[in-house]
Amino acid sequence: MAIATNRTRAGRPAPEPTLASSVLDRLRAEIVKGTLAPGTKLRLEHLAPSYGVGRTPLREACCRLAAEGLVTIEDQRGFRVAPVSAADLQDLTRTRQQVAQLALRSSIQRGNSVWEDQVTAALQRLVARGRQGVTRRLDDAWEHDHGLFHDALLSACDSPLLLRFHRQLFEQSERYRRLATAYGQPTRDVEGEHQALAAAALGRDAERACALVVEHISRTTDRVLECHPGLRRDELSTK
Amino acid sequence: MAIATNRTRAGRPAPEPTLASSVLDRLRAEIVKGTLAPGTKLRLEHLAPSYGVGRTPLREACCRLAAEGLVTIEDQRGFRVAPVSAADLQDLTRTRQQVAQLALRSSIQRGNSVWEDQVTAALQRLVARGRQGVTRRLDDAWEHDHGLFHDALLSACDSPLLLRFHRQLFEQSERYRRLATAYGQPTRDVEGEHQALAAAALGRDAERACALVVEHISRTTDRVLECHPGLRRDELSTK
DNA sequence: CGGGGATGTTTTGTCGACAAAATCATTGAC
DNA sequence: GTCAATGATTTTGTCGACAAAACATCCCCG
Repeated sequence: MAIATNRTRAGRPAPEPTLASSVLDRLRAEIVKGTLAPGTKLRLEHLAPSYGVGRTPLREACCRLAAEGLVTIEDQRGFRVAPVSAADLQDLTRTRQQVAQLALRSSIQRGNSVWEDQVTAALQRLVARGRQGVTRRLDDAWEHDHGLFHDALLSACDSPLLLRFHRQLFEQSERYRRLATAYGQPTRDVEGEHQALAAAALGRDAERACALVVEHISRTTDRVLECHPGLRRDELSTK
Repeated sequence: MAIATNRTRAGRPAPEPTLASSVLDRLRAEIVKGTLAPGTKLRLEHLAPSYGVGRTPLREACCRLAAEGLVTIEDQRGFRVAPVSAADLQDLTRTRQQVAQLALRSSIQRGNSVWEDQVTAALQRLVARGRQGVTRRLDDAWEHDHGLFHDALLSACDSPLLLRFHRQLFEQSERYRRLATAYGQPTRDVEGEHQALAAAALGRDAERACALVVEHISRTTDRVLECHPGLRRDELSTK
C-alpha cells in the first residue's frame, strides 16, 4: 500500500531514484515550505552547488515543477517560483473545494473497513502531533500529517486523475497556508474541524462531509487573507 | 485574446521560443495524434536526430509531458508514451465529465456577448470543416477546430486551474478519440450534438448544457470502446 | 532442454564547455 | 534630468563526452 508516487511495474526490483528525482522532491518541499519565496528567480548556477548537483538535474526538476504549477517558465529567461496573488488563492480555494468534494463523495461511497482504519489512524496521528506543542519548528511534521490525513480521507476514491489534481491543489494551497501559520495565533479549532470531518465521512454522511470540507477550506483561506491583507493588492507577487 | 499557452508578462517583447518549447509542442502533437503509439519507448538518441535537436531539449520536453500525464518516467529506464487502458479511459471519461460541467457552468453564468460570438464563430468553423469532406487526412484540422470549439464554450470560465485541468483531460482523451476515428464510420451525429450544446449554452440553460456535455463525452467513449473491444483487456498497453 | 551467470552493447543520467540571449552599468546626447 | 545606445557581465539553452545502469547475447552447467 505504498504511496503511488513512483509508478513501479509490479515485479521490478524498484530502481534507485535518479538525481533529478530526488532534487525534485527537495525543491518541491522548499517551495511548498516557503523557504524559496514566491516569485524568487531560480538561478540554476547558484542553486546547483547548494544542492550538490549539476544544473542538468535541477533543470529537469524545474521543468516538472512547472508542469505541476509550482514554477513558471519564461523562455530564455529561466525559471522562477510561481508567484502568489489574491486571484490565484481564490481560484485555488474554489477549485480545491470542488475537486475535494468529488473525490470525497467517491471515497465515502466506496470506502471499506481498511479505509476506515486508515482514516482513524491518520486522525489519531494528527491530533497526537497537535498535542505535543505547536512550536513553530514542528510545523513541518504537522503539515506532513495533515496532508496524510486528507489523503487518507480520499484514499478510497478510485479516480487517479482526481487524486492527482487534488494533490497538486493541496500542495499549492499549502504554500499559502504556510504564510498564515508563520504569523498567526496558534490557530482556530482545526482539530475539531478535522474530527467532525472524519466523523461525517466514517458515518457515510456524504452531504455533511462535503459541507465540512468546503467550510474547512474556506476558513483556511480566510485565515490566510486575514494575516496577509497585502495579498489583496498582489504585493507579494512582484518581487 | 490569445491562447494562454505562453504566460507572457504584459509589455514584454515576447521572447522567442526555446528549442525545448517547440519540440515539446511537436512531441505532444505526435503523441496525441497517435503517431507515437501508447507504450512506445522514447529513445532519446533515436528521436533527437529526427527532430533535428540534441537530447537535452528532448529530455526537457519529456519531463514536462510526464507531469502532464502523456508520458511516464521510470527512473534509470527513461521515458515512454503513457499507456492506454480501459481503466484509464473510464477514469478520464468520468473526470472530464465532472470538470467540464464545473467549467461550463461557470462559463455560462459569466459569459458576455464576446463569449457568445466566440462560441458561434467556433461552431461555424467546426461545421464548415465538417462539410468539406471527412477525408481521413483532414482529421487533424477537424480535431483542431473541435478543440477550439470546446475551448470557446468554456472560455468565459474564470478559473485558470479548472481550464488547465480540462485542457489536460481533453488532450488525453483525444488520444483515445483518434483510435476510434482511425477506424470508424464517418461518425454519428456529432454535428447535431455540438449545435445542441452551443444552443443550450447560449440560451443560458446550464442544466441542459451540462447534461449534453456529459452525454457527448459518454458517447465518444462508447464509440471508442466499440471500435476497440481489446481495450477491455488492456492489450494495447503492453506493447 | 532450461536456468544462471559472465560478457558486450545499448541506453540513460550527469557533467563541463560553449554560444546566444538577457541583464546590468556606464556613457553620451538631447 | 531623462532617455537611448553601448559595452561588460551574468545567465540561459544547447551540445558533446563520459560513467553507470539497464538490456541483450551467449555460453556453460545442471
